[in-house]
Amino acid sequence: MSQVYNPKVIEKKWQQTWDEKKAFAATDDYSKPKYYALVEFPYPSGQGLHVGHPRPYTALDIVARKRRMQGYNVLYPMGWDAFGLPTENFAIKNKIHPKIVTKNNVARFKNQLHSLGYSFDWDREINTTDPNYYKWTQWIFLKLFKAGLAYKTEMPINWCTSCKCGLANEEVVNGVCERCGSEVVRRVKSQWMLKITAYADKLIDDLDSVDYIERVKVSQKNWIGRSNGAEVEFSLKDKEEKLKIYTTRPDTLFGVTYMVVSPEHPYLDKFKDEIKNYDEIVAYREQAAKKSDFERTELAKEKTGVQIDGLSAINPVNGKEIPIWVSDYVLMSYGTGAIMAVPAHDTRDWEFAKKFNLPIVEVIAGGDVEKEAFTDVATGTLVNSGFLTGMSVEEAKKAIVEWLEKEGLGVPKRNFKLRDWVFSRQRYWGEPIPIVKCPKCGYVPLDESELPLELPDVENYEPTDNGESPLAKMREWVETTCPCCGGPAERETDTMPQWAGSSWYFLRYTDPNNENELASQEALNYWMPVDWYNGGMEHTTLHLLYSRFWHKFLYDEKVVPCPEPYQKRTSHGMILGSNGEKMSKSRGNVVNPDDIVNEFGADTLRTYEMFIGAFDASAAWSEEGVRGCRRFLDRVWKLQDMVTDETGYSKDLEIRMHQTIKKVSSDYENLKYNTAIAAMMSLINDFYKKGSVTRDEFKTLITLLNPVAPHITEELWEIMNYGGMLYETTWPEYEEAKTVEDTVEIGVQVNGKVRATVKLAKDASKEDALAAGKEAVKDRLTDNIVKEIYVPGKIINIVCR
RNA sequence: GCCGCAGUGGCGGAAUAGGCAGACGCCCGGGACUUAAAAUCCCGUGGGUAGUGAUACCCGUGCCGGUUCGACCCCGGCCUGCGGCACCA
Repeated sequence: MSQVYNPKVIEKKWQQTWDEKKAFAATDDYSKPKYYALVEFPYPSGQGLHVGHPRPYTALDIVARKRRMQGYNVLYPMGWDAFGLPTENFAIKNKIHPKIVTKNNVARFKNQLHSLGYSFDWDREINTTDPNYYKWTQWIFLKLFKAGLAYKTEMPINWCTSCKCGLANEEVVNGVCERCGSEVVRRVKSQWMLKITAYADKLIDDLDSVDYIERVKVSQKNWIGRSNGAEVEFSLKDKEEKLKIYTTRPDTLFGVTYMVVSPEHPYLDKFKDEIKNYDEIVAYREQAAKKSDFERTELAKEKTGVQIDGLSAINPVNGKEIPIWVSDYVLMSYGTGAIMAVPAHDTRDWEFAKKFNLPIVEVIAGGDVEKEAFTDVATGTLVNSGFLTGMSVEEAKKAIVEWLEKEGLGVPKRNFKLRDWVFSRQRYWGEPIPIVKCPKCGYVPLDESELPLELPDVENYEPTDNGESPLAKMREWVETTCPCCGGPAERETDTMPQWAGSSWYFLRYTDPNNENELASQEALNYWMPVDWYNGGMEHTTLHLLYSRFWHKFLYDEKVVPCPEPYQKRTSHGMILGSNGEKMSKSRGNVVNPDDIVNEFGADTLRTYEMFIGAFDASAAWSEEGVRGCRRFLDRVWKLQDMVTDETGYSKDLEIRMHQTIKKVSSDYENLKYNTAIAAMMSLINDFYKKGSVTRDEFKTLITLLNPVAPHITEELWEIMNYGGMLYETTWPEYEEAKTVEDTVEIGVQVNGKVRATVKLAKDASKEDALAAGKEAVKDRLTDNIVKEIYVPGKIINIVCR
């Protein structure tokens, strides 16, 4: 009789064994086929591991373990994205150095991950706050600077009033700070920027070459927001200057009845003297500037604006004079900060025209432009449009752009919603930016030999209200000499955002201890790209986009061998509290993974999180569900007493075995962990029904289950004396021919309704099948049989009147 | 408003080149074991009507219509929920 299943003991035992043997270390044998599986490295927060973490980690652990059994050299690494605000805030509050806080948090996280039995290669552990790591983050920054992709500029940025820190556009959600939820205001500051817009086209186009789930591709495309249109110059009446606009609808040029410039448009000051109502316009501009981003989007419903008295434009296609307005619905930061307004065919222009009684001229037939703007580009035909009249929208676009180019009035142009990346943070706990500001030479990069530029120890990490980094107070660190002229100069005191370290970390795993390069060419050539990367949807427009940008830059610099970092990207759903709401302390629905491991075991937690539902859908926690998975493992454990001396698969279960191997193998590849586990549950139900299981059947079962529940299966492997270690065995094979029964039971329908079932040979002829089918339902058939359908292996349908 | 995803038992969810809807798990009910309970094992479990009963029939995948021998699946029109974007010209 077997011992009782005690996960506490066996899980610790196998974790130690794996460690001692370095069971999951990737080798440097570059002749073997490789597989690089990656999950997003966590931010080691003070709260410890959340039950959300194990979901993606377990999923790719399953893939990694399976790949090893299939003979691949697998790299499945883990590390720490450890720079960041919560650590800094905690440090300030408790007067502990962020370094110490990070160290403690990492130790706790590592223990927790360890207790879950992941097959990470801990020899390659990295930490973004380690100077040996951020040396290379700084090195990449210098490359970007030298390539002209990092620049400093004075601009209005998103300023979080609580974090006292600038934010990237991507970090502002609904007008508030993504991290702390506080109000975000505009503040003009001198900022380091990264020119991600230089890669906008590639970031969209190259999505065609990778295997990302569709949702991710769509979100990235929307965020980058590419549009094709034209820039057109309108003459100003009695002036030399032209007013340049951007439009995606040059075909509607004949319908322009007015123009609008943004409140920040430079012409307002330039023509100050000629504008008769300048005071009114200045007042409007001030009012617009006062609105925060939040207000500007919240109060977007009602259009406001002021007509510029003393300035008007000429429509280039028909010579008509048209008024120019100022309104905050036109943004200075997109296009040229000025638009041509076509109220008949643009919803915003239509609202504006209605409000201020401006004329609406229909140029595309198909709607009722008095009732609403007609914006359907697929069906309309041009009217009232001179030489464009009668054309479709598409034809007209082509024709008008050709004409504009010929006349020198306009050019085709593409625009993006994507903005450059605000890269400065006015905080302490981040990578120092390796730049010196010299009064003579301007911004001067440090020499590579000076890297890493280490964070100095400061007394006080408190951010300041004036928007300066805490580093600014460290005079002995700030004051330095210019690498260029040798004169006195000051270091940059802003630090990099958290996204810096995570933008290239997957490269470092390939060669984590290299002191001379970010990673060797051989290691990068062999391991890159990442074969499968899983991470949260919330990183689609942040980390995922940023890291693709850096990677593309490094590819152009010939540092990395491939243009895209990740071959495949999947995303997991969130784990919610048992009440279906997001887990949070205030809702009191938080589940601590440690408690689950203590009470049920790591294998149960792993199994449950994979069984909880479709991998990409969010799912609510259920304690009863956890128990069900523990019960399943208990049943697997107890099977050891039913194992017979027989080898091979028993006759009655042979087909079930082959079917299960096939299903589990393919489900693990297709994010269908829940049905893979269901198939194994089903199989052991069959074993129980029979009351016995052969040695080889049991061996196959625990091998299939091993990636999900590695400890219990390894223990059973040892108990059963199968020889060697389970994790070193090979993945079970199946024979396609043996996955189908010789006889199949199929439904017999009469007029589309199932009335009986019959057993048939799998390759039964139509005649035999129909004869058997008719016999089974003979009482229901009439004499008038209209149609007989037989789909082998699927269905028989007899249609009669 | 635009884009994307989804809607199936009491619950989590299976099943789509169109072919026996509800796999697997949870909950619940019954039985075995036990002095008893827990645990475990076995059986049942979409709803309804009829029958002592094996069983029979009807209804069932958000709603309305269509295509088809046959629709959770395809098409048209709605409703609801979730996620993303949101004055980007």
